Amino acid sequence: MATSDPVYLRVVADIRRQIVDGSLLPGAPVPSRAQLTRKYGVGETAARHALRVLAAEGLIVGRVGSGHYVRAQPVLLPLHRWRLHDHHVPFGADLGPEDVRVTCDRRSETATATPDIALRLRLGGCATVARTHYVFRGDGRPIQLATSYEPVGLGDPGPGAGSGSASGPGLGPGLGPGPGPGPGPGPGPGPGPGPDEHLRGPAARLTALGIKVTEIVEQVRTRVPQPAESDALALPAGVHVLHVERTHWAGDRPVETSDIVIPGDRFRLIYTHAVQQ
Amino acid sequence: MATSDPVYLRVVADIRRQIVDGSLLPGAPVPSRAQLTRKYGVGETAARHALRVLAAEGLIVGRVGSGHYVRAQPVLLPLHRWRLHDHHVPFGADLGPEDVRVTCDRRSETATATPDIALRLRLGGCATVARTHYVFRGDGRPIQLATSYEPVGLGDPGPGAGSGSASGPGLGPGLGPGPGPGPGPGPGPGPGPGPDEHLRGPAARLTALGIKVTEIVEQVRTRVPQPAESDALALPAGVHVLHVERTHWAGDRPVETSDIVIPGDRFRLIYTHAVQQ
DNA sequence: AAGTGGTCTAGACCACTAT
DNA sequence: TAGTGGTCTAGACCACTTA
Repeated sequence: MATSDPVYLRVVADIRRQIVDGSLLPGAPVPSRAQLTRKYGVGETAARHALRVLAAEGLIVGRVGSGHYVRAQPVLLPLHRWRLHDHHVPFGADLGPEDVRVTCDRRSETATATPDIALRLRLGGCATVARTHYVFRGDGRPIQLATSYEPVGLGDPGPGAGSGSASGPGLGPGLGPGPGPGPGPGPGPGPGPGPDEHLRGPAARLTALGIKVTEIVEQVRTRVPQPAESDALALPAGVHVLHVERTHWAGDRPVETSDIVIPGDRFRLIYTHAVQQ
Repeated sequence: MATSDPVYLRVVADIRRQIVDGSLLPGAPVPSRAQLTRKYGVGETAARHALRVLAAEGLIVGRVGSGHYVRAQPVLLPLHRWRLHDHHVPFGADLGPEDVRVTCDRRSETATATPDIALRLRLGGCATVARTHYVFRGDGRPIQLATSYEPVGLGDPGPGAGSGSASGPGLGPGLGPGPGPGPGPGPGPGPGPGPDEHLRGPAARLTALGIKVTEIVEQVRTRVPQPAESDALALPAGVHVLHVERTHWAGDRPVETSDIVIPGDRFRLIYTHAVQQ
């Protein structure tokens, strides 16, 4: 007991228990503010606060005018960051062959590297970089944001603006909601995916420029979305994002780095590692 | 304008702007409830709510009796999930050579596989598995929780309980709060790591049992901590966890799977991928 | 002693949903 | 039309920090 147990926590704990032990099934209605005040003998504030906390935890959702309901645990679609082979990756039937159509808008420009980006690309203080913003959409819904940085002089980052099915930096090699909802479908467009599937996105382009990408490093963190991100991805309140900071290396030289932002309530990242013995 | 802009959002937006554009530096005090009501001409509830939202976003922290302060962005320590070589991984000086001492408590038992675990291990309905709970601590503070599952019959999961410096399932190959709390530097605590650093944790033990681990798959998601996790990891309110679901494969057979829970406000995961051309 | 955050009460308005 | 969630007001108590 921290301070003899706030009242609203009693309510929260009780409802949470009912949800996790199955007394309240997904979709079931949760007592309203008025009902909570009566049932637990608390004030409106405590009842309100309890519902707010449960909603922030993602256990319930409020529909204004209707009530709060136990939230069906959303299926987290797999986002394969890089894949070696297809076998295993044992999700159940959560993935239908729903042919998700992934499209990508992008916008390129040159800019002065921020200290952060300069460090990641091992550039000097005021270096200029090519910056490209990507917005990926699946079935129209925004799926992922990405901002890619390259030192200038490596190659042409592409047209100033483009739209359509394209393999950007973000979805990465094995993208798509499925190991292959149509893997076939895979990422998009691009040339049909071959066995060398790793060479997608920037790696493919860099290779075409004569740059040999030898290693890809991804750093994954969770954080609160910035307002712009929350807006662009149409995130419900309380949802975190997965932020992937990815760098392509050619030997010991970073040749591209990007920040990839993914809704945490809809996706999980999958990394596969072959153990050489 | 969704519904003509709630009042508290005006306050939130204004303070957030000051924080992100540097008008309010980390550590600076944020106006109190009373000050907000005067400054913005809003009621106590709106002021209170605004502070609560900003705190939930991780932008400010409240110290009871003192006030709210702009939160210093915490340094996210790198957690190398598997590493190929050491070069690059360009964080700046964020990692001092602070010799973090990682310890691990564990508790083993046998249990009936849940449907989820049975699916992940490709077992039949009522199979029994060896379940081991791990709690990792660095400098005494809890760092990571892990629960490992193995089909029975693969080998002895170890003594019923143990404590001390040990390589569990969780910290994984490239363990530790740091690549070595000294990044460049190397590997980490534990016994001198060899070039075959991937073989740590369960992989090493499974290998010793004659099982050849060929692949490791990790699924990363972000979610709200369960109360038990929040307690065990001493998480502040509002922080998410990174949940890693890891499976070791021997050929096309899963031989171990674990759920690894990591505080999202203190760590970032690092994955490295060698591109073979 | 004054100020603060965390909690709490009692009540209210609005837009929306359900019936 | 009644009920609901989201928002909001005006106060209040307590434990705590600060001075």
